[in-house]
Amino acid sequence: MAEKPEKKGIRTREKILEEALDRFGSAGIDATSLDDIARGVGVAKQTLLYWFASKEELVIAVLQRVADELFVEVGAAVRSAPHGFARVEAAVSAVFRPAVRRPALLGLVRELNRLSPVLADAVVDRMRPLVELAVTYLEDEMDAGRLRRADARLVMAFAYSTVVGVATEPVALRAVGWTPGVASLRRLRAELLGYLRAALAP
Amino acid sequence: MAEKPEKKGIRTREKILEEALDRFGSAGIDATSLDDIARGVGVAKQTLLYWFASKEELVIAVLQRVADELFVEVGAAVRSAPHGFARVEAAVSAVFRPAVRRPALLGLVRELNRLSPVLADAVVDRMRPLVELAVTYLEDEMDAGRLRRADARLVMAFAYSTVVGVATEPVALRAVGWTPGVASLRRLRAELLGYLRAALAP
DNA sequence: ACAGTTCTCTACCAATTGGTAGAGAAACTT
DNA sequence: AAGTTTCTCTACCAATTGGTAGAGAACTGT
Repeated sequence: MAEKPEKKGIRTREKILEEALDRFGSAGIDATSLDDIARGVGVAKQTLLYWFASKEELVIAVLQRVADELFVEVGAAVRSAPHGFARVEAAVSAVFRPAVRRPALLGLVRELNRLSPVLADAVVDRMRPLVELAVTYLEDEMDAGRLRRADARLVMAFAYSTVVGVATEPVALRAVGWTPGVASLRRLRAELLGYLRAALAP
Repeated sequence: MAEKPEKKGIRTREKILEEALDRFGSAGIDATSLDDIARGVGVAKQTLLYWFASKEELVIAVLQRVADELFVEVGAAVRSAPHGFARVEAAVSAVFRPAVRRPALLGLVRELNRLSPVLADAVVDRMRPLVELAVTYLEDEMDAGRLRRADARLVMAFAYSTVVGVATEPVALRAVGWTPGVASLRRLRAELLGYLRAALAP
């Protein structure tokens, strides 16, 4: 926070990015107009178009930020944890954190499927190294006998779907008696880890 | 109710519903215009507005159809299967079937979170009896010792998130090396059932 | 053959969308 | 102080949105 007095407008740019992330992630990209974002920031629409030449460019900037943020956060957590199941635990927790702190972030990940293939590929490619790191790690652990042998990619697909699904679908999950909230998510994380442990215990 | 006689145009209405389901489910409701649907059906937009007084009414009709279809299909599968884990298997397979046959159907379920609360509640309430049926069944099985004790609602939340997530997020899952297709889904179903069995075996 | 529904169309409309043009203020050089 | 660059604004615009009005087929029972 205590940064040097940036060239004033850079903060406007920042606020636009934040607002856009929240709206894109919760309402969807197509359903969010530039006017909506501008109104949210408290600025004229044309100010957005000064900082980002088009809506698509704004979308790209937001996606880049999301990808970077997830990459750094999850990457650090995975790398810093000890071996064995504890590391799996760290990775899952690292994905849960943004889900709790900022649901829109994972909501935006879901928007990937509606993006133009070019954009989606760019984001996916940016995340791939992290995934590959996790996959080789899991496989090494399996080879070492610390985890039960299984399809590492499938395990990750399961875990990803569960976390993102639970974080972004409060309405549908109400049908099974789910009440959104930090406490519920914490409990869910514990249970998910329990299941993963059962599935991966050697 | 003053139901309409089954005249010629009823098939137009049907085609509109089908087309709308596909588009709403894959591109999203907000991102699908009435013109898009009309063009897809090969009819003028105003023909849609003859059959459905407004876009919202069309959305309601499509949602109703999805809820009914899932309710009937999954309900029949669950009721007809034998006791024990086989029944869990039947339920999961019953949700996988539409995922394979018609991805848009589950994609539409995801749209629930962006609907007006009134609409979303209506759909959720319609599905709730089925969920309650499944929950009491699971709990009875746990009581009888045929399944390991666990939070039945949480189990369902997991299973739901996984199936819907995998069915509706081909792009994001490409990051973990997932290739969409019937074969992949079949394999995934087998693995998911494996994990569930590990988690629920007594 | 007739009138009455049932069904689909062409022609519009107001509101909203992403985007352009360019003026005016503020901040930073020199 | 003067001139540039950076930033935000008001005023428009063409295209698309969901929706209305009403004419004209096409099928219905009599």
